[in-house]
Amino acid sequence: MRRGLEPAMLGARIISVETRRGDIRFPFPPRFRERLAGRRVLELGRRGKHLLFRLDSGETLIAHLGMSGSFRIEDAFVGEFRHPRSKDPKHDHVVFRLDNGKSVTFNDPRRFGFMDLADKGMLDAHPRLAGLGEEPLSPEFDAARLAKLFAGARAPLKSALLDQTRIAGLGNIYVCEALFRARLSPSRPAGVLANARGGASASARALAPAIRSVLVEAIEAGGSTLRDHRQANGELGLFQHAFAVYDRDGLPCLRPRCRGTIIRSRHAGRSTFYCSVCQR
DNA sequence: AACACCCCCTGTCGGC
DNA sequence: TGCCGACAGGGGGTGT
Repeated sequence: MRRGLEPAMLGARIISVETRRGDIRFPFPPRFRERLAGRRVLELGRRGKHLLFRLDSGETLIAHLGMSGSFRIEDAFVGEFRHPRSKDPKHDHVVFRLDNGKSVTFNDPRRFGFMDLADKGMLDAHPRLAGLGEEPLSPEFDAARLAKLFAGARAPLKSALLDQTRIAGLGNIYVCEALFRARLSPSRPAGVLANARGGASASARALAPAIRSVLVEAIEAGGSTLRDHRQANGELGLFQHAFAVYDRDGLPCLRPRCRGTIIRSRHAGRSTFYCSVCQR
């Protein structure tokens, strides 16, 4: 989503912001629209699952998509000042109008998403970001880091990898897919990533590149469209075609020569998909 | 401290 | 056709 928004938003000035209700998941921060109007977007970043819009005021807009949130770019001012008709106006909660003639609309049916503003110089200390763990796509992320993060952890790998305070950015789909690629059972205690001396185990050496490859490929594919996810340009995500296990319960394992069947189980209330034959 | 569970909200789908 | 429960990409708060 960050990549998709960049062409429309980077360097653009926000002319105005319309909020169509007082809250999404949380109330908008004080003077939300006023603090955004007139500001130029200097940089689009990301921390875990949070989008970061750095503004020329020094403040940063933080946005989280939750389960069902999305941003949509449109040409707002073609011809006379007319806005394209939304297919889902009921869930269009925030509209940004930009000085380049485009508009960016935040749509979120379930309203698990949220937006907030971080004061100048206070981004890393912001409550929503301060507790986040490592970036799995950072150059430092490797098997040794995995081992250090999870040494001694008894939680199942599945739950531990979803914990944003250790690794930030992995969701239910990509955890399932990464564990499949690493041939690791989601139920194994996360401590298996460390050996007796706290170094990287064979499991960690398999999992680190698996996490990285799943994320890189999913981003490249524009995400995964289960039902209604769209990229910012309106196109569908395509990574669902690459799922090996997610939402494939009852179907044959796709690993060559594996005769297993994909099983669906549950960890901490979330569905888990895995092959009980080749994931150990 | 670490982990599990319920809940927030809306929409969709399958079963009856 | 309609109703009802289960479930969905996340994660905050609380209880054990």
